[in-house]
Amino acid sequence: MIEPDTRTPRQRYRAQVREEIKQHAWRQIAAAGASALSLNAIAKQMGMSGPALYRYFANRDELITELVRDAYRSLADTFRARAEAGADLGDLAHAMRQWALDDPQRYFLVYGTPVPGYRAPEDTTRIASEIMTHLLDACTAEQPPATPQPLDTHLAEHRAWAGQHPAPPSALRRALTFWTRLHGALSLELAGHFTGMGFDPAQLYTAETLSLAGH
Amino acid sequence: MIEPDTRTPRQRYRAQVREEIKQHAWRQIAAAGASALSLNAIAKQMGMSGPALYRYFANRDELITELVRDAYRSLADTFRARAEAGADLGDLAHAMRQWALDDPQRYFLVYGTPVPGYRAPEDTTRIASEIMTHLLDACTAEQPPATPQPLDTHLAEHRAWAGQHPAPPSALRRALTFWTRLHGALSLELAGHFTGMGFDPAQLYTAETLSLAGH
DNA sequence: TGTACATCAGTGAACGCGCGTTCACTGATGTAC
DNA sequence: TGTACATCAGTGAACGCGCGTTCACTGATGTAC
Repeated sequence: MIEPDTRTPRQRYRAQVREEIKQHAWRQIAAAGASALSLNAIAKQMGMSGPALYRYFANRDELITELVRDAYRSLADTFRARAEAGADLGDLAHAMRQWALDDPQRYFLVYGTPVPGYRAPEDTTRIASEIMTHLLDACTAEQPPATPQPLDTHLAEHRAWAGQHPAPPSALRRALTFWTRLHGALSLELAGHFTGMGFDPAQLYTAETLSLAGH
Repeated sequence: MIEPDTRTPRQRYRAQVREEIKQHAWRQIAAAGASALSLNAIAKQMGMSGPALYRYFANRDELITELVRDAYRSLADTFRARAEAGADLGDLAHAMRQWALDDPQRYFLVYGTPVPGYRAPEDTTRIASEIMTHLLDACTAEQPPATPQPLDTHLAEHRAWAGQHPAPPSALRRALTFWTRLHGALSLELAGHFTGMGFDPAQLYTAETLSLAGH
């Protein structure tokens, strides 16, 4: 079912140019990192004058915030699509690595070095918890015969981050641990710390994916 | 035994000012991130003119490279000191977290988002492998009754990164996995992704420290 | 111990540059009668 | 269908700023005889 586009031509055009600006922004971030992102440079690449961009974004910060939001959203959407297709924990892990490898700078914009003083807007934390929910769902669905861990009891008492999710303590632990282990392998790989070491990062990643299978 | 300082007063003074410049650089990085580091700003803070710093560093890049080297060195030295004091794997893990928490920006300078195009100088990889050696030592010293893992055989065939270290395959795996798991927990914690979640990062970290005990 | 010279730390002016952002404007597009 | 008006995208000039880096220089410190 396709919804009718009730937007006026002008609104459509606006949205289109906004999108084009963001695309150029991503290209620039990929080339020189997020801190080098420049409105003037984007305008030049688009064949426009610098001030023209202020019709579309109030300032540089708003553009970056929008990119961060989009990055979060794309991972959440990826997870949701896989979850709806019946994915298990291993599938989600694989999807996350693919998402990260597809665009490392997008990954780093969300999970990389934070800019001191920058505060993420409220709604990104909402998206972040949506991402976590998919992990919790998967961990709740497939519960291996687990030996209780010390961390379980701590998480059972500090489960604010899981909201109303019905995951039992061991699933809380598995989701969280999963999360951090994958990021450990991924971020070191993407940052280039494995280059020259000689082994295959994919094998390490897969091993980590399976590491919680029996626990 | 204290070695006699054979340096001339001028050399001593040079070294001293260099050190002072680096200190201000760290302070600036802590305040606004590495990408905001400015020679002129450092000079101003030191009450000097901008060009004066070019007596001590050829350019901005050389200063940053020096900071990266120092950061690597400080972690390697920490590990070495602990290892000489008979530390086990858990002690090293604890030392690493402490090292990271002591100065998050120093951690990020080494393990955070890489600047596209920046190539780390040769000798930092040498220091990095020294760090890995301490982990390998610890993993070789304490080998729990381990069930062989699929990753073991891959690493046994791709162990360039371990050099001539006599660690058996399971120790290679444990050292590497240890490394990535700690970074996963640490980098997410330092980047602030745990804030507001409600649990204690230290407990998660400790759990990860122990996660390889029986494997 | 004193003088002549070399070394070298630090200054101030200057370079070109690109940044984010504002402002008053032109000209095209859409809306109302 | 045609005219009058409002909306709004985009321009070009201008703002102040701080950056990395060079250069010719002054003045203090060290060295050689």
